Amino acid sequence: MDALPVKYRRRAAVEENAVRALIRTFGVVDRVMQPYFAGFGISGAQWGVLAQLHRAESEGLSSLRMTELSNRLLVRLPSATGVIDRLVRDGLVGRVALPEDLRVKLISLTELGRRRVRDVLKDHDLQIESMLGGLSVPEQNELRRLLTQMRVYLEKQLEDKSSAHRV
Amino acid sequence: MDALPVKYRRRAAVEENAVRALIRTFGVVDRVMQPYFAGFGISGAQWGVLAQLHRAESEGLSSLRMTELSNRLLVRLPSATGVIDRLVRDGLVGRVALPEDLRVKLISLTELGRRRVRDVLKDHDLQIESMLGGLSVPEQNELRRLLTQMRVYLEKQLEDKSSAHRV
DNA sequence: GCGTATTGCTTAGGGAGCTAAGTAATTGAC
DNA sequence: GTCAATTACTTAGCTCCCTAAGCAATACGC
Repeated sequence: MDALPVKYRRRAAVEENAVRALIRTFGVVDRVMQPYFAGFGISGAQWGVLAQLHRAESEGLSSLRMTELSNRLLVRLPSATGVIDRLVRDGLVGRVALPEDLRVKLISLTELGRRRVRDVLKDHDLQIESMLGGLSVPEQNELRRLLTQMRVYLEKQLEDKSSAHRV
Repeated sequence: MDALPVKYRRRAAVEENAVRALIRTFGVVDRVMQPYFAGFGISGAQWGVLAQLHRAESEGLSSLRMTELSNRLLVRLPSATGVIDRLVRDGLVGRVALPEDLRVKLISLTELGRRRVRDVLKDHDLQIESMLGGLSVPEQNELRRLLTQMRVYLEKQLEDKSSAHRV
């Protein structure tokens, strides 16, 4: 096969940038995590909710309201509603109205949900470590640092853009 | 508020690992890319198809079959079918059966689709650069290297697991 | 107190990912 | 040549994400 014309070789090189690498690596991480959580009978999004409720309990909060949950999950309210619907259906969380303000719904772990969290946490650190096995510990730290730096920068960009709308 | 008990402080620190950082950063990247593509009247997934068809044309191929497309997009066939359905509906790509084998569907850019690709590419490098503005060029290279190294390792893991099933 | 505004959440509808099952078309065994 | 197996793709049905619109419940102005 002949070599590609220079302009295409250049484009192909340009396209393998850090953004593309990030998207592709996330895709693979997702393909590893999904079967892992499926082994516990939950999805990744459902684990997100259970983990946040568990963390809340650690902080002395027995429940979270929908808005708080969707903020912590970095997801819009309707998306949270859907995930919670399925968790309630499966008996892993409960949803009750706050008596003082019936608009507010409080989400909490059921005993079944609490057991499920324990089961996942038992293997969790090991799973994370095994996913990072391709990198040395200093490399893991460097990766985390660079990703966080990139995220903070992008979040600031998003914020500036949304405040520009309000002008 | 009192400081958290030591065991919870420790857990919180553990949870901010490279995997979590990757997932969170991807989420923000997605939130930036989506409105960007929306400005051109397409979704990120649709751009993926258009870009692959454009690249194919650069390589002298005027069309790609569904299996080839889904492989290049790292997506299953039914997902590709859905995206193509909407691109055909919007007139950006064409779908015709290969005469020698009517099971095979050939997907190609329409003239409208080709124009759309040109419009996006015109701004594309700039958009990528602006997303990476929080990192120096050496940092971008290091991030790309670490992500790729992690991805290759995970892909090997996935491969091993799926071949274990076949034993 | 009464009507309007705001708040908190859900519903409706659409895109994208998945698996499993279905449907043609082609290949291959005989 | 015929019939079964394989291949290429689509359909069905699920989760999860989004935005926009709807619906109660509460808060606020007067």
